Amino acid sequence: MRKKVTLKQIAKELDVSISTVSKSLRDSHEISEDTRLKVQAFAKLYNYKPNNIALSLKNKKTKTIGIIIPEIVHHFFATVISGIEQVANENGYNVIVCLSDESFDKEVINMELLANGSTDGFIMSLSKETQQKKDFHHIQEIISQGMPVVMFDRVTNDIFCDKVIIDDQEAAFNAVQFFIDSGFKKIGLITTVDYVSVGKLRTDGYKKALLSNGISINEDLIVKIEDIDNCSVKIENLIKNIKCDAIFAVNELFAVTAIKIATKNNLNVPDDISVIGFTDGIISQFSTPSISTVSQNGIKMGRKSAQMLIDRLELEDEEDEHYKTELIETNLIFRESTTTK
Amino acid sequence: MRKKVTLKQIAKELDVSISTVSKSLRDSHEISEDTRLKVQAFAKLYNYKPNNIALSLKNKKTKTIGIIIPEIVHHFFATVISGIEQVANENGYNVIVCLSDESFDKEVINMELLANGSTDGFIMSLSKETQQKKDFHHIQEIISQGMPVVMFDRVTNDIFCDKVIIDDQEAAFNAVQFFIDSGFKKIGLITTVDYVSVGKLRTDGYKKALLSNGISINEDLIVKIEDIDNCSVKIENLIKNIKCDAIFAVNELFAVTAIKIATKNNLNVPDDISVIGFTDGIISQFSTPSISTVSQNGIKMGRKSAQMLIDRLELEDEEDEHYKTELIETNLIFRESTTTK
DNA sequence: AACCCTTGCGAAAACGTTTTCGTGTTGAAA
DNA sequence: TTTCAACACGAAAACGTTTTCGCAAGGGTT
Repeated sequence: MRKKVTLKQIAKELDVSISTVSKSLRDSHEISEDTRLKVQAFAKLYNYKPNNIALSLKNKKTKTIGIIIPEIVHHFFATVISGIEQVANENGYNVIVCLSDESFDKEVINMELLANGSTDGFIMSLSKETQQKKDFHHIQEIISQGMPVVMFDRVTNDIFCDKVIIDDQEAAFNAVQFFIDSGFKKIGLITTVDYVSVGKLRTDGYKKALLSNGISINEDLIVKIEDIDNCSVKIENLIKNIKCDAIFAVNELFAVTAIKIATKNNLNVPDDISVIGFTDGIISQFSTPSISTVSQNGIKMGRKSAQMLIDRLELEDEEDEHYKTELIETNLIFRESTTTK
Repeated sequence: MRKKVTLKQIAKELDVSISTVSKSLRDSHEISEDTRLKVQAFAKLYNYKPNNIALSLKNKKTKTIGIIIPEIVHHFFATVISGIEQVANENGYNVIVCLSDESFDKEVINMELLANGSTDGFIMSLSKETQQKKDFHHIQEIISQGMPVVMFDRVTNDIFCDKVIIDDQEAAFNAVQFFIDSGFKKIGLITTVDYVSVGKLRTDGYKKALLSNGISINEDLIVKIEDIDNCSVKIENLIKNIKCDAIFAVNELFAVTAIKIATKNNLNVPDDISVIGFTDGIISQFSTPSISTVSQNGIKMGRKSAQMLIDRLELEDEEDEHYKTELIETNLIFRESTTTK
């Protein structure tokens, strides 16, 4: 077992001081060419690499970004991580990933753990429970310690920091407007309970689109899902009894579920019912029929988030309290689940 | 901005030595109750938390696991990470994730970077390029430095270390045997090029099943896909011209693609062609028809990998060179894409 | 011969911990 | 009164770096 070699060992071996070794390896002009080359050759031979931990301690920088997300087995979050990792890599940063499992406590514990020196900053998306409790002390605490935080997708107005989001409301508006323009009259909405911030915004967009076209809101057409596992009754009711002719779903799981239920009831998608989902993930691409959807570019969101965090980290200066919220554009992708009437 | 407080600052503030503060906080009996309580109260007030980096340097342990995988936007890998994270968390470890993007160079660079003190060990799955080059020096190097490595799924016999895999060959065998038992005669295979280790093993399982039932191998029934983007011609040929009545695909992407092509050619799945895929991911669950598949439990693989790594880390002792390879059981999940004849 | 500047290198501090060892004070036993 | 143990605390080393500063030797100028 060839353990990693340290400056001290090299110094001892060559009978010089640690300082000399360090300076030689960093090409300092203080050191004679003779010594310099000798040290460098020796270091190369023994494959010397500086110890990251020691460097972190010295520099008070870890070159590590902490990512806190609700879950990772989720196409959207996976793409965001992928985007973050790209930019992090390009800038010599590593990413350390923690999952909150939608739990407030895990979110708090993980953040506090990482905040004690393990990371230079955070990129995060709030857990459902945190959004419900509206308790953001842990985040505020970390920011006030001078550690930059970037929030994406599931954000809150209660915290001042950089944010990266899509315009959920506008995206939903556009999807519903498309239905209206295509001549649909009874447009159903399958959404989440209100405390999920993006669900709420998308619901708002749906309503706004209807109202701005002079259509009044019919609460019967709005289904709020608490728990995906027993939602079929509500959705079946929307499709069979309320008989909507188009459905806007705020995520792809709701969309595919609606399609399955429609099919089971001998209704054809898109001929009898058109469906538009949200988030362009695996499901939308590969289900049959493939699902028209609002695409939110996770890679782009991740890249943007990472760039904002790194910019702030490398700014060095005193923090300029000028926080920005970046909007990532969305667009409607049309597939097999929609027709125009 | 309330910066984090250190032992030194507390010591100065209370006019005692750093040692006293440290000992007080660790409830040492060396310190009088008076001093101890005073220090503890002060520390609590200022929310003192030990600096992880300093601890890592001192203890030569980072309590961090490095994960190197080809990509993260991939349901299987995401589930594995999820499993790793669970066990890591239960044992007070963090995970740092690096993506190789299927590139040999990125795999090498990332590993070497993390190996310089950032992690205590690695859990990894080989990139395609690494498998193709059969160059594993970087991994051998790290192991010989005394850093434990656990490989999962895409492993190699050229490296001695702990491994977690499924019995790819047997799983494929079972799937094909099911087809045979059900009375299918022309069983097609859609697989990868041979250097992808799991693809090769699954292909072997397919052949073995046929041969052990006295059926000779018909190379026309075997389609090897190099690039998913232009594979349709080959698959269409298999379905239309060769007219197989069952297809075993070595991943779910191949399976869903086959189904799409069959449907396009007015063939019904499962009435005209039965399909079994590999990997129980989102696609298999949500496509229409839903896809029968060999399920490999990513969570379990991740958990097992993490447990093996942590066990080895906490063993402390001199390494016992007794490496194990754990098999994670698979099972066939029957959905809508299969019938019995 | 006295001075100064350059060259080449080492000592030491610093980052934030933990832990070993040493030391001064106190009280009790001899 | 002396001796010794127990008690309470501090100094310092160690982990692996980087960097500032100091210092000695050598060579050149007056």
